Amino acid sequence: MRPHVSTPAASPAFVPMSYPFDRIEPKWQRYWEKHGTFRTMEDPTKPKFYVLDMFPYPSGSGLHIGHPEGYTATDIVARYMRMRGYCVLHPMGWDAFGLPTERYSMTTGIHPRVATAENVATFKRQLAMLGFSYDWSREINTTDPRYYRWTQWMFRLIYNSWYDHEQQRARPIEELPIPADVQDAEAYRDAHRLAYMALVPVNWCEELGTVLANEEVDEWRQKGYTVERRPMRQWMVRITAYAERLLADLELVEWPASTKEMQRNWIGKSEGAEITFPIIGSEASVTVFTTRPDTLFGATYLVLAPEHRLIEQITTPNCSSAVAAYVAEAQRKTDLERTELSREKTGVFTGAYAFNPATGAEIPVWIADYVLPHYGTGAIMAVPAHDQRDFEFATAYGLPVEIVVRPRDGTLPEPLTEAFVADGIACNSTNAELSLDGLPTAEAKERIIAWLEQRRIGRRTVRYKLRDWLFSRQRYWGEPIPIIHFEDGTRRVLDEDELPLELPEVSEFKPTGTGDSVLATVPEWMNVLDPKTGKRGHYETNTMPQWAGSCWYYLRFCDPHNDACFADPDRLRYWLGTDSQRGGVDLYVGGAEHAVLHLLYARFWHKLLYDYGYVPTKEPFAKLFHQGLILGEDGRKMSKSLGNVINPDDIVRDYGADALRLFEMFLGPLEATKPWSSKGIEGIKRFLDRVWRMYTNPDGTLSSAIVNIPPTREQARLLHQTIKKVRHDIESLSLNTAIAQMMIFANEMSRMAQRPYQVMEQFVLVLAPFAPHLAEELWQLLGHTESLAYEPFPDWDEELLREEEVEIVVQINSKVRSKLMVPVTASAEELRHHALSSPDIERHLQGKTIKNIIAVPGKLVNILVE
RNA sequence: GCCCGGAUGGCGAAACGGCAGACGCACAGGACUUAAAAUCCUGGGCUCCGGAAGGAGCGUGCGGGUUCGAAUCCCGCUCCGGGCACCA
Repeated sequence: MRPHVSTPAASPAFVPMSYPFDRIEPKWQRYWEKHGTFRTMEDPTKPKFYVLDMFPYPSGSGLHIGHPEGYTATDIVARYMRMRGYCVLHPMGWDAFGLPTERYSMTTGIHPRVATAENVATFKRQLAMLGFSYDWSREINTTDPRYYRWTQWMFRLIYNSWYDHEQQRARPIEELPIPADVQDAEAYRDAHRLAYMALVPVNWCEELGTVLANEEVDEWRQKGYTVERRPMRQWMVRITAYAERLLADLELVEWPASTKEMQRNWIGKSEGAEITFPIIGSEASVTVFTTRPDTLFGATYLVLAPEHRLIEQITTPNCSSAVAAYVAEAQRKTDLERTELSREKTGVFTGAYAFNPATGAEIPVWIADYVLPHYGTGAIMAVPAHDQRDFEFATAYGLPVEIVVRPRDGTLPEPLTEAFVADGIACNSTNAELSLDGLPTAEAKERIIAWLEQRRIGRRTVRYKLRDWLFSRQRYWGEPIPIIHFEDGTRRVLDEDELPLELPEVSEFKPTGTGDSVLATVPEWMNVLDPKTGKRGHYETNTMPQWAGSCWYYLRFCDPHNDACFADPDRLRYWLGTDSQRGGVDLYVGGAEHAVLHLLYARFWHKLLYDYGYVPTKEPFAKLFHQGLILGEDGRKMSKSLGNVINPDDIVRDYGADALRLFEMFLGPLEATKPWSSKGIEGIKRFLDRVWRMYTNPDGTLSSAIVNIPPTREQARLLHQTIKKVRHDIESLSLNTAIAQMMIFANEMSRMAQRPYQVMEQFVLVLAPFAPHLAEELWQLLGHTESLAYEPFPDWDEELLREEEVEIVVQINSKVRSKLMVPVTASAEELRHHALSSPDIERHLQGKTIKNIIAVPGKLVNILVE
């Protein structure tokens, strides 16, 4: 008779062998919620730590498997820092304005507010399911009028500011000095505001029915949309005023080198000079920008961009038809065609000549589309010997090439086959007043700039590639720009007490197709009787770009419910600190795709607020980390079409949240791109099951192997090694190796018949930031009645780590020949002695002459022989 | 073209200039089981010699260098990923 044979599923004795995550995880999530375990504490006597995720755009497809990667890393840090006694701010919110939702609404007719609410609910459920320790009482949503009221308030601040380049800061527009000769003071002010309207060539996307920021163009092109240049009257934000500070202050932050480099490249600082060339027989002169003023003697012609405003004035009659044709052709080309298709240099002669102020030579003025209208002055001096583009153009049109720089050593072939663009020694550069000959490039630049400035024909100049931020979008689902345009052509920004300017209700979300947003079709938006001025007008029909809301959300988290200001200064000072402590968000984790866009805009926005004293630090994010992409199991980027998408819901259902959290961290270095592995997560599950069995009897009670005995020396060492390694690894975000160390602990400890209570108790705390549900359950099993969230994180005792003996490698001619156990305290001299008296070594040394012995205590002995 | 990263077993990866491959996956052998699953134990970079214990050599993309000693530092390449790109 075998009375008790039954299927595993039916036998309770089998169930506890596997960790019952489906019971434990919801239990502790409910507990945390009910007890407000993760409500943020603000205790001025305690150190603080602000750890932030880039808040997500709540898309319709729910959480992607990549989201929990960064979120788990920050959650581990947040939980760890709480246990270290810090007050931790770890919030979450929604960057919910955006085009995908609006496009969804266009096709379904469902209001974007409704769609957003549904998406947020899904995201929130999924985040809760993963057990992240967010303080949900601080949840924010950029589409909430109580939030975007302050986004509008900040736009108002930008609008009401000008940039004082002398003081290097933004100041109120009322303080702008108006020169005496200015007729229209209001127009002058408008021209200096940090938010201004301008007719600019914008990136228009017909399919989207909106314009895009320069920074956004590539992304949409990659998705197959066409983006073309079109002049439109748009809102611009003068981010260029901050170019130098955005560049210089990168020194203040601890960010990945590559991200800093990308920002530097985007800002694109060039130092050089502006030089003015008089046009012969004309009042006009052409000013060029060059980074190589030292090559002025080699400037054999000028080139204007086809858009240059002097073209009509200087073109001679016999050239005018050819010039007109060329300019028209250039206008027809899109930016893309101009940059990619026209590798062959083309151009046209204007008939005009200019004086080279250094040589006195008459040099021809050309037009070519390889000169860009929006960089520098839209005109260049061409030095074909020392600029590859000029060289190609000169070769194509038979223009002269004059060598004025030679290599430091060696000579240049003549005629040149390519431009010599490197620094070198100036030559052929002498006139009656000046000689650069023999000077290295750097000195030659200084000398000629001094001469140009003295002669008042040029000056030292700094240029940036960064352009002003195109700030309006022809969309409904965005923050309204709080401006009223009046019938008389004037406008005003809304006052603080008129904010928020809320989006009107509409039922149709398609753009009008005329370059206006849907807002232009809303009667109450377009017919406004302004109570403050009594004038008639309409609200601005454009809305802000999606980036606006994310420029300051990390500030709102510090004080999310404040209706009197965007955040209380004292609370900002508490959570951001000050520059003297390297202030800002202490740890910011998010994808590298925001390296230029969001991170540049947010830094700009923050600096403007800093200029007014609204924020206490120069920089918003002290330390930044990019989590790497998780690829599909096939090593390719996850996508629906490839069918390699992993859904977090499925993983949590099958393995539990703790397993998903641990596995994503164990996959590899946080910053690395790495493929998903469905087998790999089984290994993590095995580890968690092993931990569970280490603490529990099959009936689910505390394991009878856990007993109140003092730990052995080895057990104590193992525990303390683990504590030390895990602490160091969390602090450096090397979470994969922290988990490896915990696995070593579990492998060793689970083998032991008796496990000291004290050791097992400490290990639960070490595990807690990684697998919080399991840890809480084990903590309770160990007899505790409260959450471990604020238990002090264990510290290690260096004394306990010390080994009595250590293995020393003995090498002969750098090859390992033997290993010895010696006391850790053994000196170099003692090591030599031990090594030489070892039988293995003696055998190897037979008949050889010792030349030298290198002994490194605690490591090795290397015997060098003949 | 320019600027950043990166390259280590069958796979994901470890490694203050000091025993390359921790930890995990996959695999192989064994224990338990009627069997399977689960669990536990054992094994392994490659090549060669040896019946075995063991021994010899070669190994971190390629070629040099520095060093007693290099995956690690330096120089020159190759390939892969990312960014920028007619920016004067």
